[in-house]
Amino acid sequence: MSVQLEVDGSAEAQDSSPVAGASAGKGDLRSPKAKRVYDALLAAILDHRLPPGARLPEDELGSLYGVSRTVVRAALQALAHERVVAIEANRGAQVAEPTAEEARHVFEARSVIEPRLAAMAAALARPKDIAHLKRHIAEENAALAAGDTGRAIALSGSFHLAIASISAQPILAGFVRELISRSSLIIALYWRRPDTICERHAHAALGDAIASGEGQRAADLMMSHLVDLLSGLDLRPRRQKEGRLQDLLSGGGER
Amino acid sequence: MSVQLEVDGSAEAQDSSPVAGASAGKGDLRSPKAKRVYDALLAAILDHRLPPGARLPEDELGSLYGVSRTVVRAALQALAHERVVAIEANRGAQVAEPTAEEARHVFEARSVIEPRLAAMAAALARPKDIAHLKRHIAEENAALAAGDTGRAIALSGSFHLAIASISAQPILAGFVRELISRSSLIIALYWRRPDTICERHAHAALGDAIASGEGQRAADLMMSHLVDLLSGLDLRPRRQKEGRLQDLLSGGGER
DNA sequence: TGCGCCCAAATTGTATACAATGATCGACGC
DNA sequence: GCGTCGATCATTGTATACAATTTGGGCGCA
Repeated sequence: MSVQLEVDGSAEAQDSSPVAGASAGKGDLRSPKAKRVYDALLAAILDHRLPPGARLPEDELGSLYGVSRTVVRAALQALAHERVVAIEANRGAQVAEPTAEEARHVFEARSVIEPRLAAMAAALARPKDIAHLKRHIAEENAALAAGDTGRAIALSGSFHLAIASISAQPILAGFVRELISRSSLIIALYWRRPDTICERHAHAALGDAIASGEGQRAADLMMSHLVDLLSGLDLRPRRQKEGRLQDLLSGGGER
Repeated sequence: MSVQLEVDGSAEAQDSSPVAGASAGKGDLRSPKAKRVYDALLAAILDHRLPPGARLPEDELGSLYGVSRTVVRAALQALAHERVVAIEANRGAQVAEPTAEEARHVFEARSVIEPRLAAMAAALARPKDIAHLKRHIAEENAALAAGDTGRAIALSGSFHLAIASISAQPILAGFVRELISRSSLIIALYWRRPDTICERHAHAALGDAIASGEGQRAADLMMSHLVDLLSGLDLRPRRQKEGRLQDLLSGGGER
């Protein structure tokens, strides 16, 4: 319970986290209450305030947000569908802990989809979109300069999502959104070192390629950028069990 | 209520419909009861027993399957997340009615993902997988010869899913599964003519390319096959409203 | 007769009570 | 002392009751 969960929704309201702002799969959750819990939980997970493996008891969340377990369950189910939360029957929900194999699959999927979307974005980008991307890059640089790596990671994901949104492929953009969320968990588990310089340049180059309409170059840059991201992970040494054990021994992930 | 909904689960049990058998997004629904309702509803929708626009009242489904609304809601939410069912706040659920624009997006997304997966499948296919594909093609031809177009459509989707499953990309295969489900709705709404001959040949050629390990050719064949499918749709004349109106005037989709 | 308002029926949104399952901790026997 | 068995506890699974919202019809009025 030491994790702060933004009950009053201030984080979403001020829209400081564009990832959370673009989060809503619109047709999924019916009630505004469930969407609120969903947004708050997703934001907490993407910001790494709730680490992988953190347990998510229904009644605790319900009392936190002032809603019943019914509403919490709907939100958890939506998060589980996006593989951000893992639910085991009769054993409740916890923040997902992607295995190394899943991590590879996530980045392989991104490598299939995102280069194509980058190329489409380069063909379709309007001045407004380009300005949006450049603003994003500036924010990222500011966060990196300030040493706020958590925010930088969130902004980095948001940058990828922004490119996907330009591509006029809402379905694929939705897939990318899910993959970016899972990537956030993967980074929390497997990130090796904050070698952020290469990434900063990668995003800038990507933005330039899109701004100048060079589709093929944008696709190539996106592909190599994703390869770089994957190579920044330390997937080999750990076995999947160790991640959990470490969480448990360090005092339990959820409190 | 005139639509038969396979309450006893016989359709899933005998596994005559491979699409339904491969349906379960495994981490999503916790309880077996909810999964049962989910499977039954999805099978009914993919078999076009429940047409697009059919209303899905919670208590009616609950009494049909002998469960409470709670369970039905979980199943409906899962289906809504896959865009097979549309839920409007305070207005309940109905079988989704993809617009012409959404239909194009679905096939554009498939055109990005499936050719790549076909190439990977060609590289990875083992004799068992190839036999599986050939068996599928034979079943499709049998269904077409028998004039059972509904079953042929379901088997066609299953064939695409089988290719995706070979590719060792479970995440992308899951995306393809969702897109195939949506394609089934799109075909129900927009299919022009049962010009099944080209498709039969297309699947056979695709199977051959994968069997012989020709990745690039498999990708090309998949791409042109998807273009053919899209060109078999009649997306232009109708406006989205008309589809609903037609359903309503013909006596209501759900009974 | 046509239009608009209000009430009632139906359906969903939410909460809560109860049942069932799994986990933890203690005791007992070996 | 160690392992295993059993009971209590916590948490989830399910059902049902109630509240809120929408839809459709009927009534009244112009």
